[in-house]
Amino acid sequence: MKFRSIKGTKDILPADVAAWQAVERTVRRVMHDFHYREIRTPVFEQTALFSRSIGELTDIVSKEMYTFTDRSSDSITLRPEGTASTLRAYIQNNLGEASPLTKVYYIGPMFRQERPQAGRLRQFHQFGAEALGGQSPALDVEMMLLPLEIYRSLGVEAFSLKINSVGCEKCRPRYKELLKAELMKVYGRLSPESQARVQSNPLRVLDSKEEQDRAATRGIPLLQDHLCEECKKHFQGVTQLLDSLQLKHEVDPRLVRGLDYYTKTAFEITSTALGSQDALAGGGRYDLLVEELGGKPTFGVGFAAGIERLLMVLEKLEKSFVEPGPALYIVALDERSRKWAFTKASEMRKKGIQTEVDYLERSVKAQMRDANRVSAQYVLVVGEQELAAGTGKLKNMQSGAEVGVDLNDIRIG
RNA sequence: GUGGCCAUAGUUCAGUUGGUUAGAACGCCAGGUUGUGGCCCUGGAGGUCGUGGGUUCAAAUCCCACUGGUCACCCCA
Repeated sequence: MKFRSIKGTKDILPADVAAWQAVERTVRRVMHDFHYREIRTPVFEQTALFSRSIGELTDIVSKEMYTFTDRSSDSITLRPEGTASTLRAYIQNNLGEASPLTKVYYIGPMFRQERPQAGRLRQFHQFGAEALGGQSPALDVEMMLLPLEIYRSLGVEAFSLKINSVGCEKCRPRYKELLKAELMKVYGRLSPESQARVQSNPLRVLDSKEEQDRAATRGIPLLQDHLCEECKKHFQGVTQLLDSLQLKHEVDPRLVRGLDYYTKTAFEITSTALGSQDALAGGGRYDLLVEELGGKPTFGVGFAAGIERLLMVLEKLEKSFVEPGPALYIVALDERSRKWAFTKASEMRKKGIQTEVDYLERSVKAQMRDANRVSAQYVLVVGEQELAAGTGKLKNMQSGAEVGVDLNDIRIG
């Protein structure tokens, strides 16, 4: 009998953890600098929360959710993204009443039942942020700044930022009708997938990657030219801020994104260092979503970014993260010294000094080899002589130099 | 959901037209130094050749099925 991890899930092994922790540390630091506070929500929710917010017709809801029935026959879903849960928590706990603007971030696992491939797992990890209660374009821009600053801190510069406006409840429905009519004119030239979307989600047809669709929809009127005054002004506010920050960005009038709840700003950050799955982060504004989920009308913007994909970029850029070895490794020669080493190690650890000893009753040579393998900074060898004298020699493993130490007062560095 | 490729030691891989005890490197263990690591030298452990079936005197090698992995499509983080 042999157990394997579930398809599309991966173990994050000790050797990988340094990189993960570096990413997590950076996320927390940057979020903190921008004054976002962490929120931790359950990894599963009522299925309806996701289908309502993300949209019944999206790929995520229609074919990618991990949904099951629990023992009380409620339909439960493992969260496929972080925004829905965050907004549910915001509404449920009346966070909007406590302050007019709520800025939160999250970091954790998400689940989508798709066929795994490079950069796509069934359990993957995202960090993201949401700002609830504000309609300033500054918040939209902040959502782009957050991931970009995190990437910059980690030494990643190779990405591109695409932005668009998908309109609001005033201008989008009008444009949608226009678009449907236009798409019907070229219906026969569209791919089958796009044909199916003409009525249900016409905007997505424009965002199709099929060459056939690109060709068929060339010259079709774009939403950019049909935005209402408010949306146009908002979008200008966003681009002006991006310009004044000297942030390189590209306006992509066809960009839609896979979630239905966006209004006005939508954006995507892709990496030029990745292969087929090159989206590093995405986000946008969702001014109707809180109300849709049963809260008071509340403006909102957010983004989400994939950790595995960021790690892939870091690996491609050959950024390495190593955790330093123990500060002290105590090598013991005999039974009595081993006991002494164990209690001394425990004492050193209490002082906050990372200390390792041998547990396998190995020879001195083997213990030294082990100390070297784990990159111990200092080694203390103790035997009868040292215990009798109360002094020993502390060896610097890098230089090989040894200095005398009082066994009752071991100081490192 | 559809398609391509792959599956041999802990890891990365080699393995001839099917032929007898399946190899290398790295890693691991031990010795060379009866109390000192790395480099070097010597030795050792470690493999149901993914699983099941078939062809054959003979299968890691050929055929079929299954399982798993991987990459791509769609879409997305």
